[in-house]
Amino acid sequence: MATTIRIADIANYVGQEVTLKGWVYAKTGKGRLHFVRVRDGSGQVQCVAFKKEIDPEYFEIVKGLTQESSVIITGEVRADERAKGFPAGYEIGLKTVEVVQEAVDYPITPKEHGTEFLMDRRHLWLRSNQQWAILRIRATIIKALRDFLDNDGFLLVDTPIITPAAGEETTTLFSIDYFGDEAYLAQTGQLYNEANMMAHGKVYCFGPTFRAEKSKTRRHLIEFWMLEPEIAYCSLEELMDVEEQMVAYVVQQVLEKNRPELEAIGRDISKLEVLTAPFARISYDDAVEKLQAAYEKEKDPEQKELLKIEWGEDFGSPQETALAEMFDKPVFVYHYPSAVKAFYMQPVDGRPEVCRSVDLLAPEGYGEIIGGSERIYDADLLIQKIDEHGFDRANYEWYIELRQYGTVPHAGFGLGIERTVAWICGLAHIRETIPYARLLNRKYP
RNA sequence: UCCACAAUAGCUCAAUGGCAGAGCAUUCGGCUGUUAACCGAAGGGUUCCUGGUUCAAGUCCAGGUUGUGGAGCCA
Repeated sequence: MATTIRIADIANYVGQEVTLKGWVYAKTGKGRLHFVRVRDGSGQVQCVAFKKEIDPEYFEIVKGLTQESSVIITGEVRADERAKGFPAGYEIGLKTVEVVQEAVDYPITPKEHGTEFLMDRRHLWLRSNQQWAILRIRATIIKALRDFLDNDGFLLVDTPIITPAAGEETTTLFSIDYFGDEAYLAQTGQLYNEANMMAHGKVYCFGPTFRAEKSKTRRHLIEFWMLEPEIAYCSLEELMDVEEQMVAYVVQQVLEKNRPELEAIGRDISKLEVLTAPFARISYDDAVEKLQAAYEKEKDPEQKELLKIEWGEDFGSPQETALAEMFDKPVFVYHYPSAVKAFYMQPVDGRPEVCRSVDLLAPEGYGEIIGGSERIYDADLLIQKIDEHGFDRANYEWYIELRQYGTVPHAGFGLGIERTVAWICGLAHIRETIPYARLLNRKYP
């Protein structure tokens, strides 16, 4: 049997006879000529069968091939401009075919389907071109994020998923029975990151987080993956430097490695090519002024109402979108009101009503992809904030103790992987950015 | 939790209160450059559920279920 190749490497085998092991993606026939598009996970190639050129037994098998049947094919690789494929420009002149298993009535046809139908069959939908391309881009994004941090002296330190107490507010936690005790699924690794940072200087964690928010929007998942760096002796301004360089690096890596995938999902690549550092930085105060100016200019009463904002309120989705639309790159908004942010954020010197926090808002309506801040490093101030929020001080003893043994100013942020993937891919909904989305009304398959 | 909209063939959708329809998919036949092929034929229905109005309900009314989009909350 000829050498088994990956379709991704097909360019190296022009003129040679090869073996392909994969699945039938689609088939069209025209009498004595049949085209079978075969995918093998690494790519997709069309195999051409002419009746007079191959064994009649194999021609009959080709005629009866069904979508998603698993097949082993041998044939000669040819360069041909007419062949679309992935990579494009190559085809295989089919010589033999073996059906490993015949798939009958594969439900996802190359036609339109509704969201519910596809999500119920997510385990199969993953094979479709667009979904395949999105998950490849997701993998590039995750690798680029980790490469960037690893190359910049960060250490990956894992944080627990089962936790004894809330990271932030308790209303959005999933509780589990821990041998008779109550425990929670982590909604952030940040508090542990701060301890790990004291040991390693610059750390990050990367893993799933869980939020029992009853959110039903295009940018929320119940289970999502978050990358959380934490840096000792770091100011808010230095934190923004890291964020913008990291995001710019990720976009550049996707452009370098996944251009065909971006084309396959129809992404407007010009919108990504402009995304180089630095990004604009505006204060919450300025952002509110910009939104209020936009409010005055808006004519549509419905849109106008959505833009309405008073100083002190957090931004909703419409406001984030409107703000981001004022820039063609992501934009930093810093110094949010302390009242709308987490208890551990450092107040601004001389202006305790605002804090040393920063969100990075993505363009094109994708909203907040990063939230970060300087953390309170004074033990007494931290205790005061824990009390003010009505949290049980006993749950935070170890966290307070970090401030008693060599405390330092420090800062960190959390980047939502799926929102980043949705933005870079230009997707209408976050559910396609993760293999098996956990949504308000869905935990199957 | 709130607001809006929707549910009809395997899928995507039509159908003025009056015979349940189309395209695709499937099966069969034809076709040597297709890639959402094309041409011809066939099979395929608990119109989401419960109740009501009416001579007559897929269509109107009430309640429910499920889904979609949005808000709030957040990454």
